[in-house]
Amino acid sequence: MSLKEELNLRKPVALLSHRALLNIYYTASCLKKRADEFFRPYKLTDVQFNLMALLSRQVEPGEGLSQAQISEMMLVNRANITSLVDRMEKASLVRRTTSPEDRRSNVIKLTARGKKLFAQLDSLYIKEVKKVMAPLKESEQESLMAMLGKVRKKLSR
Amino acid sequence: MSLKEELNLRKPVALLSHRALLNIYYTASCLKKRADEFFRPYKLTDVQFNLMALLSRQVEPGEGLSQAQISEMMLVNRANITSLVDRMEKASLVRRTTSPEDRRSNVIKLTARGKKLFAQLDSLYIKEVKKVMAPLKESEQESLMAMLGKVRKKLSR
DNA sequence: CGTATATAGTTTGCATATGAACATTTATAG
DNA sequence: CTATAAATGTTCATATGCAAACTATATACG
Repeated sequence: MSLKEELNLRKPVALLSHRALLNIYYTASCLKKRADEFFRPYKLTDVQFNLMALLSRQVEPGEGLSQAQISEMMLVNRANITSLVDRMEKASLVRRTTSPEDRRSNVIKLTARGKKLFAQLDSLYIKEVKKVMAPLKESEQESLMAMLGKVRKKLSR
Repeated sequence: MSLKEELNLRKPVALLSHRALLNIYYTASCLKKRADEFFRPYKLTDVQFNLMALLSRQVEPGEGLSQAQISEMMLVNRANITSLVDRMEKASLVRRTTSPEDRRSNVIKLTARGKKLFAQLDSLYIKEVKKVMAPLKESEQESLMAMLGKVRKKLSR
């Protein structure tokens, strides 16, 4: 099914590269909707889960990430991280720790509750990811990533 | 370049399908950033331009789209369209018109200023889209769309 | 016909995103 | 060492996004 039918457009999008761009954009939007739906029963958002995943997978036990590192790894503005961590701190999922080396920096770590919730959800999430991407063979997924990588490379210049 | 380097991750994302999903997600995010940057000098957002494009391309001259139709074509909640149209009405880009057949419905149309601005920007935008997608051959863009379509189809069930 | 249901748009409360301006702290140049 | 520059996190104003509750209107059904 093409975007034209999915979005109930009356006329097709004329330019091939425009259709391709919109495909990327709307597919990501669908993925985000599904992810938010998936996490809603746990009072989490996809963004909050992603932060928990970074704090769990990208760090040695007992360590943490600075807000600047988080903003880089999530590809969002530093200003977002302040309020994201605020909300997650309020929900007892993470906590701010002071850095011994740099007094400007906060070190964010998962709380016990955050670790426990992530451990519960991770395997369910991975199962869901596999299901969603199942229509593509491994070789297709590789080729998809290669193509998207080329586009991002172009965007970064 | 892989996401691992682009996001400065310390450890790779283990699962192939997870990497593929994140690739879609982050590529869309980069595309959105670029689009917003592109439209900023004109005091527009990408979302506002997309609405102008729909009102220009999806409609016969003099016609318009209802807010429900717009929300379908933009794949967003109805509630968004209220505030989006509010802002664009304030900027004299669109106006709300009453529908003769259905008194619940607003018919949204471009203003003269909206038409003029869109006409000025459209060719620049198309040029930019072509540039961004240029790293992919036409056949690659077709194959990309086919793969993303398969994922969306899976998501819609 | 009249009631039940569905649809269109709005409002509210919240989560996320940006850029700009700011204070604090660290790094670098001279 | 000191002056300048850069980095870190916060705050503000603004633009999206969502779900849920609401009003007004249309449609369907018995």
